[in-house]
Amino acid sequence: MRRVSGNEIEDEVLPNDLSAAQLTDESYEGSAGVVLKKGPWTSTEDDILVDYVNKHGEGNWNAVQKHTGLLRCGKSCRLRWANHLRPNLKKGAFTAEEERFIAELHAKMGNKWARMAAHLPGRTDNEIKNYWNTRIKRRQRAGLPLYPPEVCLQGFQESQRSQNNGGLNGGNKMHPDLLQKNSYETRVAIFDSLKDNQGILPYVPEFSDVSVYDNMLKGLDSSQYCSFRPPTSPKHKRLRESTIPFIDSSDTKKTGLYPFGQFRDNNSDKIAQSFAMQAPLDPAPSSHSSMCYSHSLSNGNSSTSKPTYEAVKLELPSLQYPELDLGSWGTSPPPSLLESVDDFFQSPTPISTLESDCSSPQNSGLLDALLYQAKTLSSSKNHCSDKSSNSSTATPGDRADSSALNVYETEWEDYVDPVSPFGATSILNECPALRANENSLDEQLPVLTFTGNIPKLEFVDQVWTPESENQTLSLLNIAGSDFLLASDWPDLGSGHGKNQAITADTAMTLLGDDFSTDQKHMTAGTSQSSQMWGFGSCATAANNVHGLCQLSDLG
DNA sequence: AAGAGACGCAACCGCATCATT
DNA sequence: AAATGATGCGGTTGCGTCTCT
Repeated sequence: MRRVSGNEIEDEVLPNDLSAAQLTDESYEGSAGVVLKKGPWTSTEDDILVDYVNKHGEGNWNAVQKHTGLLRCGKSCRLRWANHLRPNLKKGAFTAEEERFIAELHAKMGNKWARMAAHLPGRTDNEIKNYWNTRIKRRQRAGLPLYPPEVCLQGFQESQRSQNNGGLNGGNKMHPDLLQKNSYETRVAIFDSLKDNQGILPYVPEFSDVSVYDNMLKGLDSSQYCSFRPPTSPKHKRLRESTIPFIDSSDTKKTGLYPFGQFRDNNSDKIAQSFAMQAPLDPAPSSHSSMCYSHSLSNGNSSTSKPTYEAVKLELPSLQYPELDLGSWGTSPPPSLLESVDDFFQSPTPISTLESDCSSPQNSGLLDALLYQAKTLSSSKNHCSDKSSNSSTATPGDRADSSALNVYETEWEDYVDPVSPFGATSILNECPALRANENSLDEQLPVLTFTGNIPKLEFVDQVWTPESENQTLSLLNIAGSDFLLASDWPDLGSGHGKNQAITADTAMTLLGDDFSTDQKHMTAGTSQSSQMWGFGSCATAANNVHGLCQLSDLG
């Protein structure tokens, strides 16, 4: 006899034993006349569901009610299992790494929560969605930027390159293959420019991964490029595989860029200064007019500057994070000039590896491979500077793994998401073959591997030069207050040069509670913002100024 | 201390897609 | 090919908790 007392299901009974008198407002009648329960799950229900899944496996959720008498519909069971009961779920607050990664993913994918979750081990789409939505609300209220500046910079770079390539993105009329290839090659070209011209960073591994290139750019103080129109989706019914309006490069050409534009915050209706390259005539306040666009992905190479103390406390090691050899990380200090590279990879703390259910074997160990390559090849600085421009022709020995190229190329293809607020195209929708491959592509994508280490900022001084500073300042042309306002993302100033005058405390104040609360553990006087977002690679920031300058020339 | 508002989260809903018959 | 069911996904809502005044 099943008795429902409040939310508790006392005993195992058949569903029909539940009389109408026992029903609460959260009950309803199922398809077979079975009264199904709604509302919060009880521990007893959880046990029943877990037991069922252990016996029968996942799937066939509608059979759960039949076999167990659980008064829940199949959808509810599936949801409960996926979001709360399945193993390897990572509970607790998002780490800074995860937050940054989510921002990057969202810049690429838009509201593709499930796909984003596939790259965040142990996280659910619902969790990510909730996090993002709440953050959107918060930041909208505050009139603050939605994406980290470096994400915006990447979008800027992308748009610049696209323009230089004859506006291939324009009008969404280009064949997707061309577009994707162009986008990918853009990243390669950008990164080549960095390698060829900076002269500071001695070696950059020939990762074919555009994300790695992006990471190399992360240190850039790119606030000035950011448009901070929060890319909230229109409130109409969801448009699966639909096209969300965005201003692509051609649009930008038409309307011009306003590097220091303004936008009217949707919620507060206040006008906030921003370093926007947003079209001045945005027809739809909710449309994705921002030019912020990133297709980078940390893919395990996330910069690792957030102290792990808090994360460790909040999130105990879970099954999806098998321990790695701690000693393999940072046991011997890398060459200083390589730190900017290593900073993306190394971590003295356990690095989580890919979760079994959302990764493919070929991705396992990629991070290690990349790191190995970075360190190995760093000794031969000039070894392969002439080969990076054509990664597709490299031999297996030239890179960590030739498969990595494929992996990341497909990753990039995957990230040209048709519904991304910054997606380069919507025409993928018109290419069924690509759409059909979407799933397989996803399977090949790397997932975020969480690293965490003590922020390494000491190398800033090692690489910072007056030249690079001047370049930065001339490029940024930052107007103080605007910069501050627009730079709420915590890599603010990247902690170097004159921008460093924007102290962590200042940033904290400007960032508001969401960051201040998160960063309370951080030591004052350090580049909290860099730590927060793992943008500890200030050396890279300095180094890449050269590349950015060249990029500007290209643009 | 109490109330209001904000926040965070779990869960539901509707629709789309896929698989099967 | 059409119908049907199962599953997946994104949007939305409701409610408990927290924070601020």
